[in-house]
Amino acid sequence: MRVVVAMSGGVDSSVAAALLQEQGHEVVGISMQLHDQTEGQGPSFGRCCALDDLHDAKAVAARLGIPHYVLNLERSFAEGVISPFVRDYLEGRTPLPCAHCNTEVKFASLVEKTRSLGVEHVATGHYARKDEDPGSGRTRLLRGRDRRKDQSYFLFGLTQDQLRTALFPVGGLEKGEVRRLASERRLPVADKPESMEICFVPDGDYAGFVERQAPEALRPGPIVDEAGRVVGEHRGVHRFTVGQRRGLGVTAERPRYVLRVLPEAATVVVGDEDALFADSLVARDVNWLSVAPPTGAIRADVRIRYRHGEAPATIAPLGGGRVRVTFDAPQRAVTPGQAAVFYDGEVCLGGGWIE
RNA sequence: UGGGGCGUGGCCAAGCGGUAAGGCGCGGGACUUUGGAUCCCGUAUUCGAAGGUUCGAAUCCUUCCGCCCCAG
Repeated sequence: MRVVVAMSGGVDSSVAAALLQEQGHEVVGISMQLHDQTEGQGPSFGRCCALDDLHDAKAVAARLGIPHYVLNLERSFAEGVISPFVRDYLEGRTPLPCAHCNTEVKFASLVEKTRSLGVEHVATGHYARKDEDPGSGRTRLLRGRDRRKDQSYFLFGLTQDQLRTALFPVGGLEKGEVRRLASERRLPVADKPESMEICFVPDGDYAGFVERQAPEALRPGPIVDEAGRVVGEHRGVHRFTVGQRRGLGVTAERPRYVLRVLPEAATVVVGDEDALFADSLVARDVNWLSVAPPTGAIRADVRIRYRHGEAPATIAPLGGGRVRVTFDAPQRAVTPGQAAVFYDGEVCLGGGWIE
């Protein structure tokens, strides 16, 4: 069958393309032009959507002898990823751009734009797997076999339809195997480093990025303790995230951590680490992906950030697409804007956005 | 030249006779398809200066230097 592979220029999607080709599929490589990183300031050096990566993807495609196209999805990326990113920071949340990118860009716009090619499946280099629930007939999202690299967290927002279209050729492999397969096949990206940081903020200065996009972010305000005493000042709430310790410029006997960000009052509340622990949270816009929406409370393991060993909890529907997640043991730094993703063993049930 | 307080690493700061906490910041490392997140490691042979007491002082005494506050 005919398969499109979203090629980022990294090892994972490159190996994905190679494996599909070896399985006898008709593979078309597509790279997404997502963001003009130059912003009129010369060449860029970002990771997942920079020119270098486009060249790498093209080189891999040439090596494999598959066609390769570049699709301009800048508008979709700007609307689906960058604007929510900026808005989240302005409104005191901490964004999770990779999750939006997957749902809005990779599995929405890309699928739509390639439909005319008569494509049945879109493959990516994600460390995730899927299967079919024999009972319900639903396609289920599963963790990647390599627990250390599992990326199902970023995919919780897919629709059934998108998941059915998706292929994850490296999801059943360990990272080391992927590297080995890449070098065996002499793929030019075999030794390319892991991607880090936000792809559209290659210099890591995400605060500066927000300020360029939304100058109103530069709104100074007080840093206060839990009793309301002013203990410092800041240049804008977008520079803070719950649990943050560094960069506060506040001196105290013990380290101070950001407990809350109050955008209306332009106020950042800090306190002891103990105060960071919460035993429940509310998530909105919940997407039940692998199972039908439950009618009553269920038990699940919940992840509240990408690098979080999930915690056992009870999930109770609140109506209106919201749920309350109550942990068996309090969790550190529950952060609005991040995703709460629910697991039952290997199955990623779905997830929602922390309020 | 009446009274009181204070001078500890770049900054904030504990210690008040037993051989320099902690925080901020900074540097390095680990981790990583979100987050100035988290996690490690490092960061004053020395406590404003000089003498003295003591087995031993940043801690006690003396003098000097420099700040600050209340009075005049």
